[in-house]
Amino acid sequence: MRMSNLLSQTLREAPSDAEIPSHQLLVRAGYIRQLAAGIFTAMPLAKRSLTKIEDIMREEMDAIGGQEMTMPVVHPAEIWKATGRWEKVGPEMGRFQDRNGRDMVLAMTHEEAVVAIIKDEIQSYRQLPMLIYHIQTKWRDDPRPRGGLIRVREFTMKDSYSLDRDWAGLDLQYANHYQAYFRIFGRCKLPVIAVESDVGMMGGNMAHEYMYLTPVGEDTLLLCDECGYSANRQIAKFQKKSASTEKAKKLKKVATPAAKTIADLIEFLKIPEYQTAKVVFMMAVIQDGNVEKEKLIFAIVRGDMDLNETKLMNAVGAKQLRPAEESEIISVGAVPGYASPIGLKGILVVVDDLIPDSPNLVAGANEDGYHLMNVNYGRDFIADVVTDITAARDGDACPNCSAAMKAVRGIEVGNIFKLGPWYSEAVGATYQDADGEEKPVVMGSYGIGSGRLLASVVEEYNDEYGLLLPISVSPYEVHLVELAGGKKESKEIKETAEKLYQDLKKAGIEVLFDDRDESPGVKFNDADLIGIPLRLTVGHRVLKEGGIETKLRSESEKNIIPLDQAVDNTKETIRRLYDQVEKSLKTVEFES
RNA sequence: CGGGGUGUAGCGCAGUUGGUAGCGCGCCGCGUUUGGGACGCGGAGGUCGACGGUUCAAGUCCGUCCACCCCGACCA
Repeated sequence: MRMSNLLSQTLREAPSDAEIPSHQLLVRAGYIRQLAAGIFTAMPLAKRSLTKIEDIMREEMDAIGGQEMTMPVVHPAEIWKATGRWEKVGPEMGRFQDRNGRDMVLAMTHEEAVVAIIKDEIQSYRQLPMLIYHIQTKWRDDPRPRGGLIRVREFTMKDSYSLDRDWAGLDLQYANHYQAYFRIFGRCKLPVIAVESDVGMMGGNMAHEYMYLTPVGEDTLLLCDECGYSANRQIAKFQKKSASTEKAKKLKKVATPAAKTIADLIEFLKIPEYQTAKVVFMMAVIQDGNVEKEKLIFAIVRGDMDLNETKLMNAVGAKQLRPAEESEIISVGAVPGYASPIGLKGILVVVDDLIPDSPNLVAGANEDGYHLMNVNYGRDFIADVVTDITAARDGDACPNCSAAMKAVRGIEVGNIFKLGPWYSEAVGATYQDADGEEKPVVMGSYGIGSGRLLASVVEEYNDEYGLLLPISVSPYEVHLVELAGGKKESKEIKETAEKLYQDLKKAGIEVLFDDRDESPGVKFNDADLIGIPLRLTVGHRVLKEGGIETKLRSESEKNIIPLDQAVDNTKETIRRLYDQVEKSLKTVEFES
C-alpha cells in the first residue's frame, strides 16, 4: 500500500475527548474515527489489524473443530420472545419495526439465532458434538460507552456456540475453549488471566472471563498471589472473621439524634464501625411462579463492609435490582436512617453470613432519632436468607489460603460460558438420543470482541511516539520509507525504493510504502506513530554504502544491510518476529 | 438515570465592556529546502451545537433542547 493513496491522516494532537492512550493513539495514527458515542469507523489500517485478529480467532476455532458461518444481525422479535429475552432485556436491545409493522431486533448476541437453527437442523445425537461460530456485528445500546474502542455500542465479536448431548460433552468443549482463548490472546501478545465470573441469569454452572489487567479497565478483580485464586469482584469470595467474641448483652434503645449514617453513628456512640449493622434497601424483581413481583429487600451487612449487589441478586434469584425509593422504605414501616428489620413483618430480609457471628451490633430502632444497641441475630431478628452478600476488597483474606488478596482493574476481553440446556429447552431444540428419548441440546457460548482486543493490545504496547504493535496484529509487516528529497541522487533513491517495494510485495511481504513527498521528520514520526514493527529506510546516506537501513520499532538500534540482501533479510526478520510470538505461547491447562 | 465538564474551520485552541470571527497545525498553488514533525509568498475553508428570547446590534446576555467526554448506576 502506498501512503500517498492511503485513507488515513495522522494527527499531531489527539481529539480532546480521547482520554485513554489506546483511544488517543488509534485516532492520532489514523486507525479509527468516531461517528457517534460508541460507534466507530475502522479506517483501512484498523481494518487490516482487525482482520488479522479475526484470522487468528478463525484458526484457533477451526483447530478445536469449529465451523464458521454467518448469522443475521437483524432478527424477528419472535425468536427473542421464545426465549423470554424480548421482555427481559431492557433498552440495551435495539428494536424497530419493519415496513409491515413487525417487531424486529438488532442482535446483541446470537443464542436465539443459534437455537432457531438447531431446532430444525439438529435431530440426532449422531450430529453431536458440534461447534459453530461466526464473526459478526452486535448492537448493544449501552448507557455509557467509554474509552474509545474499549466499550462501544456497535462492535464485532467472534462468538462460538458448542452443542452437546450432555454436560460431559460441554465440559470438554469448554475446556477446549479455555485453552484456545489463551492461544488467541497469546498470539496477539496480550497478557491475560482467566477469572471465575458470575453466571448471572443464564443458568449454567460455570463462566470464566479473560481479563487484561490495566488501570483503565472497568472491572475489579480479586487476585491471590499465594495460591492463584482469582475472581471478578462480582462473585469474589473471601474469608470473614468475627470481630468480637463477647456474649450477647441486653437490648437497649438509645437516642441518636441526627445520626443517619454509619459514619455519624460511630462518631456519636464512640463505637467501632464493625459493631454496627448496615441496612441497604433494594427493590428486586423476583419470579414467583409465572408472575414477576417487585419486592423490597432488607439487605444487612456489617457496617464496615459493602453490599455486593451481584451476590444479593443471586441469593434471592432476582432478575433485576435497584435501590429503593424513600417512600417504598417508609411504606413498610421502616424509618430511613434509623431502619432495621426488628419488629417488621412482610419484608424479605437477607443478611450477610457474618452477621450471626457478630454479637451486640448497633442497628436502627425504626423510630426517628433512635438506635438499638446489643442487637443479636437469632434473638432479636431472623432473616429469610443468610448467605455471603458482601463485596471483597483489597487486602481481604483469600478464601483458599487466607493470604491478603489484591484488588486490581481489568478489561474483559473474552468470556466463556456453560449455558446448559436452558435455551434449547425454551424453544424445544431437542435431539433424539441413542435411547430414543428427545433431549435438549446442551450449549456453551464463548465470545471475544475484536475491536476491544485491538484496543487492549494498543493499551499494552505503546510509547511516547505511538503504537508498538506485535507483528501478528500489525496492519502491515514492513514500513518502507523513501527519503528521496531534492538531492541529485533523488531519482536513484526513488527508483531503488520503488523496486524494493515491488520486490518485497513479490516475496509475499505486506508493505506500507511511504512514497509521499514529505520531509524525513514527518515520515519517521508517522512511522513511529503507526507502529509497524519493522521499518526499512532508503535514503542517500545509506545508499552510498550500497545498502538500506533497517530498524525495529521496539528498538533504537539501526542496521545497514546490502541492497541485494534486503528482501531475504526482511523475510528473515519477519519470520523471527512471528517465531517470537509462537515461542511465547504457553499451554494453559483447564482445571475445573 | 444522578453528578461533573465541553461544544467556535479537519485537529488543538483564543475571542475583552454585546459592535458582525481569529491563531497554530493540517489542506490547495508557486518557489526554496530534504535523515527525526523545514521556510517564504499567495489561497480555500466557519448557518460560532440547535431553537427561541432580550437588543439598533448576540460567538458573547437569558431560556429550552441536543450532542460529546468523565465519574457513578447499568452491562446477555
